[in-house]
Amino acid sequence: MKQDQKLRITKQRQLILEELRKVVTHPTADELYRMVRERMPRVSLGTVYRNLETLSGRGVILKLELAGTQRRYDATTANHYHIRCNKCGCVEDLPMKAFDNLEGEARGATQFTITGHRLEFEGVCPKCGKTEH
Amino acid sequence: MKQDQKLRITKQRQLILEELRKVVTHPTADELYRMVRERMPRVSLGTVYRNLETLSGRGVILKLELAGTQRRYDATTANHYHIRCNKCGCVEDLPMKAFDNLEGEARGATQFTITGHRLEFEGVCPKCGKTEH
DNA sequence: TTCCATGCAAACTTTTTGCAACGCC
DNA sequence: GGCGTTGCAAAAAGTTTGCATGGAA
Repeated sequence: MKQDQKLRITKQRQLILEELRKVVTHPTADELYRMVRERMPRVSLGTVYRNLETLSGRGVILKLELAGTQRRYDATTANHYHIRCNKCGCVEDLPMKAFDNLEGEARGATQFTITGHRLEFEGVCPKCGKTEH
Repeated sequence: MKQDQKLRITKQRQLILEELRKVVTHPTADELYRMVRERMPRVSLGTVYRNLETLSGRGVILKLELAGTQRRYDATTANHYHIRCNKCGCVEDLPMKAFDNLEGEARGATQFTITGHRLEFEGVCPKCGKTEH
């Protein structure tokens, strides 16, 4: 793979990483593209996608595969859980420690070799809860 | 919405449901389309999508929002967990009971109103494990 | 100077939708 | 017969990719 290729520090790559680290909202590629474009108007969406792919491949950032179609990205790579608002679709970190025991319990129920788990909560965020009729 | 409209039992709808219930593999819309097409060659992919949407909206089937891009469907609507092979992408049910305590623990860590959780395991299926070099 | 990265646009994949014809109730 | 449903095709939405040029190291 290109896993062992050396990464070049381009202006685009720096900005993408910088903008992602600025926010806690786990933006989509398109949201990030718009953020970066404010500082570098000629950046292309393809570049954003390519960098997000490269950076998550190296473990610099996290590619979130959550419910809902669009992929989101996270500058925090430590294992943690997320909660998604099913009104507005926003995603937040959940400041709680991971359950390591879940996989052990699953191991007895399958022939798969288990390598990880993904836990995602859903609910209504405070903002949407207020607006509720 | 159309939640309270009455459903008609069309030949297409019957076949889609029948084929989905035949398998335990949680097929994608396209896979299901191919299955149904063997018995009704002129069925359209749009019809499959529309029916899967309608049926999952009524709770007759389950729309799975798992990691990886493509959506999958499940004839079993009871709350249960899944495991996905990250080699071949196949998805299986996990015969274990749901953890009801997870949401309680998350409640203390967020301002969201929590309405549910989605837990998904990942690993390598027996078939892919064997083929491993 | 090398070769990874970029911009641009086209291609792709998955899902949705508009519309006239169809057929279940 | 009314109106939900279908087939067909086009459109959307999200992501990937080919290619010539550009720019880190």
